[in-house]
Amino acid sequence: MVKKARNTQRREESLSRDQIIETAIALLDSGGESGLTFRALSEQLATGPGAIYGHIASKSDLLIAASDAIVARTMDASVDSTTPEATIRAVALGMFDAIDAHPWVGSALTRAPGKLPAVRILERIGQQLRALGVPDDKQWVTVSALLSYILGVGGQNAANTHLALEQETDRSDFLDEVATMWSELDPDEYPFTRSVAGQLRTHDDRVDFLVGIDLILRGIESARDR
Amino acid sequence: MVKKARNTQRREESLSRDQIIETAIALLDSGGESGLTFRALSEQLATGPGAIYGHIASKSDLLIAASDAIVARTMDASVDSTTPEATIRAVALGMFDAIDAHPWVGSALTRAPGKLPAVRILERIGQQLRALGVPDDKQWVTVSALLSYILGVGGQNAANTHLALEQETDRSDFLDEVATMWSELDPDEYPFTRSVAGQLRTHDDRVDFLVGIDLILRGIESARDR
DNA sequence: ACCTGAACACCGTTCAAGT
DNA sequence: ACCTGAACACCGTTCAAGT
Repeated sequence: MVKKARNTQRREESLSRDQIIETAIALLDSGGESGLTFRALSEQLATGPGAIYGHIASKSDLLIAASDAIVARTMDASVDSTTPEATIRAVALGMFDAIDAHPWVGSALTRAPGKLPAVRILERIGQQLRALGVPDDKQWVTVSALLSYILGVGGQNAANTHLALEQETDRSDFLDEVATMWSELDPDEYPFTRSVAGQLRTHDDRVDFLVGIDLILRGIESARDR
Repeated sequence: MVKKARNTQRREESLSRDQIIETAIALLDSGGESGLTFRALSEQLATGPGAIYGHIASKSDLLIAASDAIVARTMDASVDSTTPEATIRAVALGMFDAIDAHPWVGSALTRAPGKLPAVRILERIGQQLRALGVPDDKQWVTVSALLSYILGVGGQNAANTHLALEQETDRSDFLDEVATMWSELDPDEYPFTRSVAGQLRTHDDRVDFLVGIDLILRGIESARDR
């Protein structure tokens, strides 16, 4: 007698790597980095924690694979603009928004340099630098600088939303607290930080991020024209 | 009868916060981020794991305090140069070298934006931007960009040495492996990454880092002159 | 061949009991 | 008042036993 499908508690399809990754993304999105455990994951997948190791080597492997899925989608979604500069800006903004939507990607990316997710970004930006006329021997340093900046901002954004989530406040309330802390620093030791606390309170992360990208692009341009 | 000092297993001085932090730094330096546990720490300090909570709120608090000690020393060690640009370069290089010597600082800093260690760097660089004549309303975005870049590079360097340590290879051997992996990527999908793999093999992290700083500084200059 | 889930070797953190 | 260290509530990972 053939066993009827969909009438047992057990999965009728065998476990797939993709299925594991998608479930991991859902857990990360809803519970942050600490929301992903092999126990929670295997429960969602209606299996035991050991079963996952048939498809994934380790937790860090899983985190990289999950990040890669997000980055791949983000790169696919961003189409080329009219100029190389505009394309770089669009790609960078795409990553900013992706990390905003999935903060865990920010910290995962920083911990896996040279791995596939970072390489996808590197490739995309590098091709635009070629189009911009950056000489061959300067291409590595140049992508490297742009990528470091993007990952740096991403990492900090991830940390900010993580810290905000931890103390159960809104992200902007959290930045407000930081600004208040800064304005209470010793005036002799921290004059600059105090003076800039107000700008921290009113700033727009996304706009500031783009200004930084533009600063680097302008530097590239002026280095080339020299 | 007065108890003689230094003849018992037990600490004769009471536990101090500084002592805990210094011991934590030693553990982090020798064993990486996973080398710091409350059990190892309390063993070094000849006490129980619970005793530490009298002086430190949590592990992340300890990590921030340890980073702060390193950053404070680094900022104190770097003296002002003749020009603001040169000073910024010196401060940035100082942080690069500090993270090279204590890789865990790289990841800890990224996870604690707005906290004291990051603020020390922000303040130092900010003062130089003022001296450079960056207008008040642009000062926040500008430090923010420089800091993000520095933390971004730091985080990646931390990750690289961590990954190298994990597979027990030399750091340069590890980068060599990455370069090999890159040169084996699909030529149609990753032409840029493949072409740049060679530069990854021969590059100097420290030099590349400075080039990135200069790119941003040049961008600042050209934005101001516009 | 693949899944299952108890078991192992850890964690950070707490707290009653001691001094 | 401060330390002690067993106990709690978790982790990631392994592996003998099952199907």
